[in-house]
Amino acid sequence: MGGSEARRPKAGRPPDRQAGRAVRQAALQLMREKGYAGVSIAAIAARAGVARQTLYNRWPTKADLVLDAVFEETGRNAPALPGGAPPEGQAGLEAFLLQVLGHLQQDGDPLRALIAAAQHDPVFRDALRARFVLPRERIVTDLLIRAQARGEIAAHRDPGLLSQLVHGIFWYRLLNGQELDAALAREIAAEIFGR
Amino acid sequence: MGGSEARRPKAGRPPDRQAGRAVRQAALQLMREKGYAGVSIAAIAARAGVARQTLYNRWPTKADLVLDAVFEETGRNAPALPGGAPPEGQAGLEAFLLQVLGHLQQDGDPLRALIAAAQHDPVFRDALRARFVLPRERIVTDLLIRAQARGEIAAHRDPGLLSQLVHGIFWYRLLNGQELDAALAREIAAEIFGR
Amino acid sequence: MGGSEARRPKAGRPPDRQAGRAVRQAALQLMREKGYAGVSIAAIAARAGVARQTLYNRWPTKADLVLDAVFEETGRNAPALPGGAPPEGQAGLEAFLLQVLGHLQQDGDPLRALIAAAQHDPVFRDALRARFVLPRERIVTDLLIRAQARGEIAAHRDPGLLSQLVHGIFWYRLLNGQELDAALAREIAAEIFGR
Amino acid sequence: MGGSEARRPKAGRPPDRQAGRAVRQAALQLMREKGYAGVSIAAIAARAGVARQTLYNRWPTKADLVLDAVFEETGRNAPALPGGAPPEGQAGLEAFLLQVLGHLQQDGDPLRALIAAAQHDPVFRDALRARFVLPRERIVTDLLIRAQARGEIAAHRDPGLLSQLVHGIFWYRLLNGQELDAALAREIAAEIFGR
DNA sequence: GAATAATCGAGACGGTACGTCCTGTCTTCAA
DNA sequence: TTGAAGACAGGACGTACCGTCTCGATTATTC
Repeated sequence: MGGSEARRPKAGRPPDRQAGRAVRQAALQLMREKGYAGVSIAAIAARAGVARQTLYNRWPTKADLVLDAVFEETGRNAPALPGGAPPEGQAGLEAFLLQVLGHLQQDGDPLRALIAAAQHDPVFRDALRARFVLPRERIVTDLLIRAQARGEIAAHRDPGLLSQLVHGIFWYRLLNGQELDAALAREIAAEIFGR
Repeated sequence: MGGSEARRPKAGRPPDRQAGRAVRQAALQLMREKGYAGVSIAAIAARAGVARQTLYNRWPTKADLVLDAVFEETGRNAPALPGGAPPEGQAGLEAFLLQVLGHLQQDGDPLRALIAAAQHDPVFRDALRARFVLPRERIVTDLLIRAQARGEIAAHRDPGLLSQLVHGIFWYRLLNGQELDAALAREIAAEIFGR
Repeated sequence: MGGSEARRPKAGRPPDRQAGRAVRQAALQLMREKGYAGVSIAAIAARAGVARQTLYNRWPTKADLVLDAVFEETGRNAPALPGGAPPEGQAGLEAFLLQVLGHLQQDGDPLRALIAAAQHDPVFRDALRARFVLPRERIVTDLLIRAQARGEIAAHRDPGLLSQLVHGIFWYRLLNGQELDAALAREIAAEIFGR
Repeated sequence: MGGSEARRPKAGRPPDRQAGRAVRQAALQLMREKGYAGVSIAAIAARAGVARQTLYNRWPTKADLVLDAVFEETGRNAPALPGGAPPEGQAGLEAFLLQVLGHLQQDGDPLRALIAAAQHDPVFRDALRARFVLPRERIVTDLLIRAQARGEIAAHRDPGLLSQLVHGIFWYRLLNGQELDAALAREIAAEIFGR
């Protein structure tokens, strides 16, 4: 299977490049206006001036579409650490947390809305987890694994668990309306690296 | 003014006390079986053996109804540890986490719905925090303070931060649809104490 | 059976005499404003300042209530022609039709409801016919018989048939929602006499 | 303007031809079983094995649907006079009335029910008028106009008024439970053509 | 005067139906 | 082959009534 037809320049009408962007823009706008639950696929299609079926052709569910819109159009999928040699160890963790902090300063409320929406919609929850949560969790896990390799963290501790502890307290405070500041980032990093 | 309304404490047929309970019970049951999104108002009414309109008479939205059901019917807002001398230290933390686990096994979905609802309503968020979140956070904090007094936890560590780390990972995994099991409880307790 | 208890002035609170009138008035008003279908029992009760149950206590159906309202409150079952020497012949017919017209202007909707109700209930249909339809039919028949005696109408024509033709076109237009105006009355009278 | 709209004779999936028939059949059956008021849109959809929304897609109201069912499925929209040269003048009117008579022999009761229902529902009344009443009224009007052209009816008489007089007396007697027989038809025709 | 009994205002309740909205699928024509 | 347009099955939603029932308050007769 697979390679037999090789090229096949593809017969028929090619997908409309502009339609994709229009749909994402419309989805984003409507999200900001009415929130996740208040937006319907029909409304997005209408706003984008596109047939409803076109959305079904490209995205399996509303969740995927909205996530795509949020993360493609806002253009900030995985916050890249600034150039140069990225810091490692405790300083690296602290730097990462400060960066997340900055992101939440701007998009904390939308993120809370997304998490809330995910609780009413298992499909959306899984999509959010795969495209947003896990990548960030992995960044911290990997950082801790490298630190463990350098002996900065005891061998018996589980980097995956530590990463979830770190992200967990961020979610906990975010969803409880508590402040997330630089001092907190410093304290967390210190606690994890356990001095 | 002030006394102008609030008159006429009894006019007309009083609300059926039993109907209210039946509805809340049905809501809880269905939540446990199918989750928040999988439950319709019609299904709750049918299960409770009650007219659909009765639900609209009493609760403005499905969210309010579920909320009410969880808070009134579970009646287990602050889970009391079993009698005798409650365990302390690492074993005490593990016991508490196991108890929370048991609760979430049944009412995880309703709780997720509550957290989601709180994100749309600051007043409710504060109420949820005061009636549900803080009491549980305090239990762990106090336990850690006593452990610290016995020297089981280093003096420089912050019991409040540790408590939020513990609850945070529970929320994080709950909201992400990950499992919460006894092994996790043990690992968390070990991580907090085990150094 | 029947006469054994005889008088028995009836214990308990007597029915509120004023309530009955208020309800009938309200029913008539609302009928005139919104038509039969546009009126609900709840609306009548509200307009009359009366509990909904009171209506159910007294009238078995909305139709009965409206019927009662129309017959008791309009108090114009057999419209008496004004004093003096009532006009005869073509002018007399025209005068009668104009009078009926005035009545229908206000109570056309209730009357239509009565006719409709009669189609489902032969007993009521006969009653309506005896108390409402036949008296009016007779007025025109008698008028035409007198005109015939004076030679204003050919001897071979049937006054009964003519009367039904006259009333028939009124019903026809009423039940079809067409206007009934003075011009029509004049044309009908002219058609019947004018030959 | 003029040709600006009306384009695009075929866009999108065409309406399911069979669904339409099934719905009309179901509506007709249910009407005969329970009468107009006893039939719900949901019941019709269920009987037809069709989604409820499909009914709303095609007919704005229950009235339109029922009328459509009655007049499309019974297949007797405008009773065609038998072949050959249809009779004209007085004989033609009498023939038409006899034909209507035959129809009422079969469907008199349903027609009374329809007229009754129309009185509770202005939308239905207008629909009934446009699709049932007016075509029949027109037949007689046209017949009289032709008779007038031949000098069988005086020039000053109004064919439209005469037509309504004829139909009116039929309605009047039908709704009053009086007999409609051949003798009546003959008398009416004679009266109109005024010998 | 106290007991009894019917009515009334008020409102909750079990039901039925309505019309709207949305989702996901399917079917046609046009590009 | 894709897109625009639109029909369809299937459900949930919130509203509006209807007719019944259940309170407390009122107002008469009867003891």
